[in-house]
Amino acid sequence: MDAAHDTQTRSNGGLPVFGSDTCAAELDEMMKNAQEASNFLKAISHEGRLMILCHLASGEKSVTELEELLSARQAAVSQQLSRLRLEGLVQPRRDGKAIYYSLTDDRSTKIIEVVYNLFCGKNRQT
Amino acid sequence: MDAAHDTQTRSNGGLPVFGSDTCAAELDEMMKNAQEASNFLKAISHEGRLMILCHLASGEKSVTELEELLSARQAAVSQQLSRLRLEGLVQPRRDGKAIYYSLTDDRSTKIIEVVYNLFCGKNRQT
DNA sequence: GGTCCATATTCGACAAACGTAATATGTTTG
DNA sequence: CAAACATATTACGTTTGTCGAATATGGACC
Repeated sequence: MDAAHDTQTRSNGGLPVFGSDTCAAELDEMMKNAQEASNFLKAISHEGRLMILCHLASGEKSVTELEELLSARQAAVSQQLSRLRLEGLVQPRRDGKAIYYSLTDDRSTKIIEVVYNLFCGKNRQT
Repeated sequence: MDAAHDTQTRSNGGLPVFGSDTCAAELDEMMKNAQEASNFLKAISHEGRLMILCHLASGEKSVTELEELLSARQAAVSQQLSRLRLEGLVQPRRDGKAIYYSLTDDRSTKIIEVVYNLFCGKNRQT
């Protein structure tokens, strides 16, 4: 591993370090990553979708159940699920007439976990 | 602590558990949290702002430096910084003509860390 | 096959986010 | 104080996101 081009950090809590040696190619790579990441974040930065993910974190739910939990209309919930499906964050499973959704992506689980700790935990971190 | 109404989890990686006992008041609380969280996520789910935060993670930067790092126009960068400032995620410090920005919030640091690991780490988690 | 129920999709209206250009504020220097 | 520089703000046109209403699909039951 080339230390001179190691944007990974050491002893910094996992955060990146961009020193003066950060070159154009690295910035380019970074932009690609940022785009991917921001798409992902956009997908989850919506009150309804966030609540859906949070509810799914405790197990699969049918669309109707989600409608009730969110006090939202059928179309809206279905649309948000559609979006989450396209992003690959949730997964449908048919059982009779109902369709049950569950989390697919480790990413969503991880982020939800962090967001939950930051905004919903009883031992809220400063 | 009332176990019957404990939405906090045990042995689940810190994720919430909403059982059948989840009542209206809890859902209400959850909605408030979701709104706060989604505001925060919206603030960081923008390619430019994400890159700004990521760059600031390695130390304070002037606006001009950020313009160059992002290959973006002055006004755009300033606007995004303004947004981040309003959300309380970054902090300005004047030094002569230049203004240097740095991260203020633990939240942004924490999330950036996670996002970085998910999307930019060499040892990208699946 | 027809009807009911659960879910998905499409479409149109409306609001919010974004970028650019122009302008304003504030600081240094001569 | 004037000029130059760094940053902030405003105004405006364009795009994108979101919701509601209406419609479509698809399984279950008679």
